[in-house]
Amino acid sequence: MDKKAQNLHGQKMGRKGRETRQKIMDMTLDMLGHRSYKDLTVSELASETGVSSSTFYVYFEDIEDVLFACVEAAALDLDDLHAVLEQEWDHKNLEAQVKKFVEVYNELWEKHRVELRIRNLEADQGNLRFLNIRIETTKGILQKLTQRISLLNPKLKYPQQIAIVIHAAMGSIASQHEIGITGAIRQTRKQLSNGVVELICAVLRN
Amino acid sequence: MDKKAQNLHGQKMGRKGRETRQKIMDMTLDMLGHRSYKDLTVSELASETGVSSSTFYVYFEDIEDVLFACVEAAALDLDDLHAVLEQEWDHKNLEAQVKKFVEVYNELWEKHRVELRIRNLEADQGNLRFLNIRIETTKGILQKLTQRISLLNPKLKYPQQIAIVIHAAMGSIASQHEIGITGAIRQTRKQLSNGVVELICAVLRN
Amino acid sequence: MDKKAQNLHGQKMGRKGRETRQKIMDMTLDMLGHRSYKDLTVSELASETGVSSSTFYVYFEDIEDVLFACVEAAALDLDDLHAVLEQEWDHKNLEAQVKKFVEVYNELWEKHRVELRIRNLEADQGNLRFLNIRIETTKGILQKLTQRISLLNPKLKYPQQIAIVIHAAMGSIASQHEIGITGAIRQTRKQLSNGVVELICAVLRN
Amino acid sequence: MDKKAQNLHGQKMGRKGRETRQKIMDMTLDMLGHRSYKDLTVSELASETGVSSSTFYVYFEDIEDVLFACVEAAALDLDDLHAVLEQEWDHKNLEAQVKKFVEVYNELWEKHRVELRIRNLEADQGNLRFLNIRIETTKGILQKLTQRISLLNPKLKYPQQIAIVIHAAMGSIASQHEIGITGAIRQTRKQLSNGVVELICAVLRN
DNA sequence: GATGAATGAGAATTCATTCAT
DNA sequence: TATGAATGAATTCTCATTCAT
Repeated sequence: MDKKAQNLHGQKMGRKGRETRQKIMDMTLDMLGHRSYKDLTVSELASETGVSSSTFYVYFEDIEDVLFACVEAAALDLDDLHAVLEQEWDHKNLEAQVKKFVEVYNELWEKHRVELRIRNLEADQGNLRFLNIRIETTKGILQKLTQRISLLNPKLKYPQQIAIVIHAAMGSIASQHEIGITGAIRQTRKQLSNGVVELICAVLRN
Repeated sequence: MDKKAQNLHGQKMGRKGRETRQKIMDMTLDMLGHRSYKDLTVSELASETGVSSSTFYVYFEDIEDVLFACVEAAALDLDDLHAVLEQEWDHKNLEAQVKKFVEVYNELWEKHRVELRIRNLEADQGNLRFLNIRIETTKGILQKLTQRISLLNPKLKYPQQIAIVIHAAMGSIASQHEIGITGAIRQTRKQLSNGVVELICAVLRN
Repeated sequence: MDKKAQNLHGQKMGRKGRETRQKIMDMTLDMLGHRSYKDLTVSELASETGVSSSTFYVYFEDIEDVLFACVEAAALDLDDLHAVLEQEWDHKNLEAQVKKFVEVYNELWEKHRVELRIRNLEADQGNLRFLNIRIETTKGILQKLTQRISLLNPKLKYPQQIAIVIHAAMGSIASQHEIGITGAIRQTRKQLSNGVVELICAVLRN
Repeated sequence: MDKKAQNLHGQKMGRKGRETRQKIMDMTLDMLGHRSYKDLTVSELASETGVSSSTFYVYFEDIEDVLFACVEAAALDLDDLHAVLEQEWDHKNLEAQVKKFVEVYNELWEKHRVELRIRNLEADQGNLRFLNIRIETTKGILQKLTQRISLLNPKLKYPQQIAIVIHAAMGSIASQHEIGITGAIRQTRKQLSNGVVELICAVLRN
């Protein structure tokens, strides 16, 4: 809220200011779709956005700062995912429900691939801001997923860890540049999703 | 081999030259343990190694070049992992065997965390050299893992995809800076490994 | 007076305007107490004052302009000093009288240290506005001091130069950031004042 | 010595490097003769010196850093002044001896006006490096001057403080941009020196 | 085999300043 | 009377890179 209220020059932000700030964020995501993260420069970002680079510094401290703002914004968009996890899962419709879950998860990544990838990149390298926001965003998801797992298969010894592992797998697959060329044979994200679904169902039915 | 035989000035490398080259690679890995990858510079790397930055250019083209050399070196160290996957797995000793597999996998990452992380980072961003070496290194592992899965549980519809997914999950967990703070509760790598083992066993027994 | 009557936008200044202008001047002096002169910027000054930097330009042309306004204001505050110098000095009460003079001089600097230091700094570097105001302010003081010296010790060959030298010494000592660490042993301003008094008395009695 | 041995890139400096470093220092002093201190920029300084501004950063951290190097160099040049103060002063030849002292002092300032002015400017504003070097350089001078004063006029209650005051006066006069326009009447440095001499003699004879 | 020396190129950053509201 | 918004123009500063020794 504070962030939205003041720019870095200490001025209250009006409509125009908020728009410019948003335009810069949008262009950041746009550019990171095409080019490597470590080559993104303030000057280029500013000029692509159509503002001068001084204007950039009115709204952000540096590149990391915009990136974080983007990640923060994306982190708010989790409602759909929570919704699927809040529904009861049952053995009868299990496959459809798991499938739905994986689909929604993939859609989330489809929509926020850039932000989520950056978040993980930085977090994996120990950057605290990003580490923390990842924890915050993931916490609720993992709790609910753990609950689903425990309820359906109470025999499991490590439901929580399994939740984490499944979550990691889905994230890893969703984040890859060109999916499937991890291995020898090109796999579409769709095919891999089938694998994920089968894997989850297997562990829940066991 | 050619690469090892002469430096970029076209001189044959003697003992001293080989040592210097190796010192630079070692320091690269050392530094990437502490600091962010995108902040690594030739000047600093050289000065930490105790050579002048001109010396760096005697052995490497640029930063990416050392990184790749490190990744290449690490990629040779896969024998243990292949060994576990070449043994027969059977339902009777399944848990012990899977456990062994996960252990060896984790040890591999423990030993080459920096190199493997860099490899994935670059590959995920579409860097071809790194993408290719990942494919090369992963291919054999995945084939063998797929085989193990197919043999133990022939009912599975997507054994190959499941292999990829399991592999992805293990890599994702192994690569994290401080493991477990993905989620709400700090998990040790050991605890997560239990989850992985249980997950794999579940899918194989199903 | 004209200056006080209207701001740089040509508007007549009302109470509020005068207050804002004064607040900026006060903050200028305040900030120069802590930080180096050459690092003072319009943006920071404005933001510390709690106005936007555009507001600054309503009242002042640039940083030098505020500084000069401050120096001008301080220059009006010389009555006490003139008063001491207008009294007769006589050999009988000499020490007390000289002491009084030095005290009043120090008080003046205590009160306007920042302004007087800036004035000298700029004047010493050849800035005309500041050079002139220094001359204007100092002229009367020096004349009266010369007179006191000549009357008490008519044998002196260079009474005027001695007045200038004494004045310079007092200013130099008064202006120092932490007094006395010019030399080996920390001297309080009080101790140095004793030296000044003894020096002046000596030359007048000789 | 260390400073002379390595540049900021961590390279050992050879003849050529030392020369370049010195050229930059010389040009610094040269430029500060004409222009205001706070307008001196790295780019201009470098280009006047005939090197690129990157080269500047091979040898110095920033403008303050060169300035300090210059001040340090000047601080070594105190032998003449110490020499005059080490001679015995006696009442018979007092005026000639004091005159000699003042002359040598003025010559010192003539030779190192820029460095000494910068040193005082920064020290007066509380810059520690400069404050310290001023203390170091002044300490010995003040001790000797105090000694001279005490020996010649043992009746004085504050010989040390008087030494400090005299020193301050001489420095203040020597540093002024255009001498003498402190007061109403233009005074040459020569005339003011007469005043200083008369003042010192008076206090010593008293 | 190693490295002093120097730099081009470009990126980050800062600031004073304007203008419309 | 005050201020959001935006920017031009410098300047600082960093780095990879080259080359002669």
